[in-house]
Amino acid sequence: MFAMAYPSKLTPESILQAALLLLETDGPDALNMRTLAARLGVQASSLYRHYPDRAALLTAIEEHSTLALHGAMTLASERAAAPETRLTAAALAYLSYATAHPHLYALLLAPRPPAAATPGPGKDLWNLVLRLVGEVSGHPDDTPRTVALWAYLHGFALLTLSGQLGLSGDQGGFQIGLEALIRGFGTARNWAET
Amino acid sequence: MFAMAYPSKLTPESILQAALLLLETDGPDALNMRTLAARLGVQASSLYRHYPDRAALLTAIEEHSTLALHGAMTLASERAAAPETRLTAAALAYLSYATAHPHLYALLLAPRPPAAATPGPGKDLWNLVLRLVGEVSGHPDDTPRTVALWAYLHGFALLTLSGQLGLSGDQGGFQIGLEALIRGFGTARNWAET
DNA sequence: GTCTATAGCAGGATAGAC
DNA sequence: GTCTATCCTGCTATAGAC
Repeated sequence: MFAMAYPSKLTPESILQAALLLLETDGPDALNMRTLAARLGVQASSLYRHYPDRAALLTAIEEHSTLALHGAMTLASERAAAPETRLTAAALAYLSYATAHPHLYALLLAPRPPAAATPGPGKDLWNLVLRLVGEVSGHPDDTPRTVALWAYLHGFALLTLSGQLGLSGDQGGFQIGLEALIRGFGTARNWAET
Repeated sequence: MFAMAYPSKLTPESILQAALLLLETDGPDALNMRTLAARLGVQASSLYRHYPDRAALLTAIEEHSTLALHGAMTLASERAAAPETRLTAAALAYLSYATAHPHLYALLLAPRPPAAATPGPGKDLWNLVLRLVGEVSGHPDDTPRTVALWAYLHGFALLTLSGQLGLSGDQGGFQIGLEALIRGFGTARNWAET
């Protein structure tokens, strides 16, 4: 017990934190077991005592960022009263998270061949948007409009992150499109023409 | 000259065709020099006589699919008269191409760190959408609304391709969102309220 | 122009000492 | 629980024979 040869340095949490930092600063290619171990001052093989394999670590990362994104959107939406304003605030929080944590966001919505039968990253997140959209459109379970809004947010986030919008930015396009969508959603409530 | 030991089997075009087929059927991971060579009945090293490296091959693939997508959208938009209908048709062609050639589309709009200062995949494609949007909104160079529409199309394409929409599909959400956007764009022309 | 053979690199994962 | 050492796999690319 006195002066152990190899004292504990790691916990699942410390590894997760280091992985998050590594991913955000150096990108997805840098997120491998060797580099991660080096950042922790440890050998790569040591990580396998705490996570069975790399996939398990990725799962933990995804859970972390799903929770963070959900929290940011909830907080933002609670600061407003009118349905349109609440939805707009949540949408802004979504885009804000994506631009603040591009690699986390990319990992979160990466193509998933299996599983992911639930629409979107995490049922809680989906349900939050579903509720906010429903308050605007007047339909309680408005899947189609939720899908439309999600597509818009996701597309905008990815165009921004991948630098496809060029140096000049979006030129206010995000606001214009968001307003057009939300106004269109509200129309359904008042006139029921769709 | 008679009975050469190693007769020609390859051309840049035949390699490109095989690469397109390989990518579309087996996905991006299968698109490596070994597998591609095997499909052509050839050794991997032989490919380097026709393409200097893998990146050159990828560039050729991107050019091919940019052209194909542009052609499909042009054709679709020409079949209609009213600006709204033309834009809608082009948007449908865009989504149609993305779902028909998911891996090609993903490659086309993959995150590009350098270059790609031009907004979108190829200036011609961008200009086409820019023109169609302008006809609807009444603004000749309507970058913001073009960006908004592009984001919507891109997001929807990616959500669909990555299977995030689940088995039930989009529930008509694509049409609803597209109409809301285009109607919102047209509002700018008639009332000039934005 | 294609072949065989091989160099070189990077990453995931395991065995067994300490 | 961490260490060293090693295996294995998969990939890009090149050298030189034919």
